[in-house]
Amino acid sequence: MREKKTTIYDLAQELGASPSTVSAVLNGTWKARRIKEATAEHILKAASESGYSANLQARGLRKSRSGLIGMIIPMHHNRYFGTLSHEFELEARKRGLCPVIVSTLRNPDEERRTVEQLVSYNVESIAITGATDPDAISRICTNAGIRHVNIDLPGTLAPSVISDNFWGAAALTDAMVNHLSASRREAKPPFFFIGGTTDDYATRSRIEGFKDIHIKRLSPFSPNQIRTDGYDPIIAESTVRKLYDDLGGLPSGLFVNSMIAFEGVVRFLKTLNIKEINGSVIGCYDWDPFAESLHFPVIMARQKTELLVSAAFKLLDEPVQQPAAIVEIKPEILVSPILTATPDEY
Amino acid sequence: MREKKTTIYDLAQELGASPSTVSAVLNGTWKARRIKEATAEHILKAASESGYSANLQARGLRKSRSGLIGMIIPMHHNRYFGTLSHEFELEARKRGLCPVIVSTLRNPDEERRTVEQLVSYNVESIAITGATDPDAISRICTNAGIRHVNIDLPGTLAPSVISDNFWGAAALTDAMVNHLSASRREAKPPFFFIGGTTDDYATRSRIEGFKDIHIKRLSPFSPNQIRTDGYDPIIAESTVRKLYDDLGGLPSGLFVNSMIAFEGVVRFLKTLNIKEINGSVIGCYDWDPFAESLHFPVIMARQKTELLVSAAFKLLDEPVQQPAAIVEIKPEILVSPILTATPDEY
DNA sequence: GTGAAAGCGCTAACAC
DNA sequence: GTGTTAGCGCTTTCAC
Repeated sequence: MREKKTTIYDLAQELGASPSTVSAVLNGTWKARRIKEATAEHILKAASESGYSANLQARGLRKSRSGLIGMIIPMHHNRYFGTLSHEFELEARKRGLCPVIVSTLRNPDEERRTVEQLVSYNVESIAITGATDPDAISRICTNAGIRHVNIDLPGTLAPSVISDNFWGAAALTDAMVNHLSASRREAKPPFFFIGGTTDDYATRSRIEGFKDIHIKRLSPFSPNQIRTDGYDPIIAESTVRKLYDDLGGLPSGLFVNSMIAFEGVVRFLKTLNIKEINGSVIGCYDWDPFAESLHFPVIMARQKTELLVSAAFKLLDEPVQQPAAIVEIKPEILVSPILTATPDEY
Repeated sequence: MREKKTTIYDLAQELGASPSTVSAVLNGTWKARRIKEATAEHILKAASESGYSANLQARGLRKSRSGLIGMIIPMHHNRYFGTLSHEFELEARKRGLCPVIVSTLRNPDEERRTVEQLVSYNVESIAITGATDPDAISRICTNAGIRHVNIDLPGTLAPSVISDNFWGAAALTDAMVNHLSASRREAKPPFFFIGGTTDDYATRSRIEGFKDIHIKRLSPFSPNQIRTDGYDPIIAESTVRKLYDDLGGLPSGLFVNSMIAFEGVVRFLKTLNIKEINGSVIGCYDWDPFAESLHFPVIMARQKTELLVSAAFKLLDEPVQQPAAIVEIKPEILVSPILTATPDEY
């Protein structure tokens, strides 16, 4: 281990050049300074031999930029946010920025502390996903003059890109109705909506989309068809069991709001006969590769994370921020393989 | 948006104090400087009113520390690495460090560039998981005098904490044998190992563990029982199909190496009758909550990520780095719920 | 108890 | 074509 890292001064001294020359060569602005090719090569060589690496804190301090870009997510150990992180990272690297992705576990205090920390590091901008209070974060960022954008959960103080939950829920419900056999479709049986919470903006929009198609294609709708008891799999399991007991069987259509709740639903469905499950159509507003591997068909709405993220970057690039701007991205509707074998149903 | 962020100089001027006093108050070293309580309160108040936030780049430059800690992972969109990131973040925050978790997609160039970038930001230390060439990364870090540790994949130039793959595979195989009915166990039928690649250190150790128990409890072992065609689900699917065709049925035991390969295996198993699947015992060296929801039982080995990460931090804290140090963490063996219903088998 | 001043490593304006 | 120099915002010794 070397005692101290080499600086441009060390290099300058060693080569009898000036620090500014070394600096220009090492940060690539040297053609602009019309530095001799030979000098440049000379310096570059010495730098790589000494294992020189620029001190980005010093550079950042001087230029009042950091080369960092921040992202706040609720958690890392979740496929959806993992995919968002992935896309975010790709976009960030494309712009030569180093992504700093921090999770805050849906804790408002943690969110505030984290944003303040990112601000202190002078990040160039911040993407906020699934925060408990996006506007509180916006206030901190705005106060520090930092551009930021909400992803997935809209705020009123910064541009937002969100999933088109109404459209997605409607499309999912529509696909579910299509999958009913012609005779059952005639019977217009009620579908049920399970999981999530109406505190949640996304859930409310999804209920609206579900309702819309339900009324158009099935029956006029009663509030008891909505069972929003939260996202916990255990709760979802008991909710669907209770529903089954109440109805004396599965409903013809089950719209499950989120993969987490779906895990619980699957635990219950496993206890049933496959014939019985196949009498119903199961939809899930979320996507997981494993859900495609179940022994019964599932229709899923998958968020197009690549589009969410690229739209977010586009909003950040906007010359002047439009706090009210909202971009909606439609999810895609996927049908697990076993279903595509019966295309006449669609 | 404010034009420029307030600095300790602004505050000092505004309050008629000196920058050093303001600095001491704001970074908490003021009791040591015996600054008057009143002065401190005064400054603190002004700071919060002006929305002051320390410039951590400047502080870092001055103290030659950054408050950042780096982690290199292959990817974010994967449950295992997501969980690792999560644990890493918790540990980092506990120490007051800001985690910078960057994925390099198993690309050696990207890995090198990323580490160099982290070095340039003066991160306090680095955790490396699943790198293609841990020792190359070690060389960069050592040259820059930065502490670092390998997680999951050992290197020879830095301390490593790895999963005890031999033990885990042996324990998993053992649990699989236990699950055979007594009569089949007597028959000592051959088990098969699917997925992964022998280029991979982890896979090689797992094969050894599998072999060890196989020989002890079943039959002397032939190399054709190992089918390491990589991690791709599509390939795994065709490998298991071919195996099924060759054997005229499923083997009595199927050891699947990784959740990714398991996805493909499940796609094939879905095409079989449940009776047929239940004639075999399925194991997977990896864990996913959804795999517990399948309609047939699976025995899984789950990495104890919390232990991997805490062991890694312990190694970083060591007064002097022991390049050869290797800490092995045993995974835990989990049995999907349906299996726990037949405890007499264990 | 508090202030003055040097300097962390870099960039950029201005010399020459 | 290259060197000199003044900071970026902070911490820290040393003075008083």
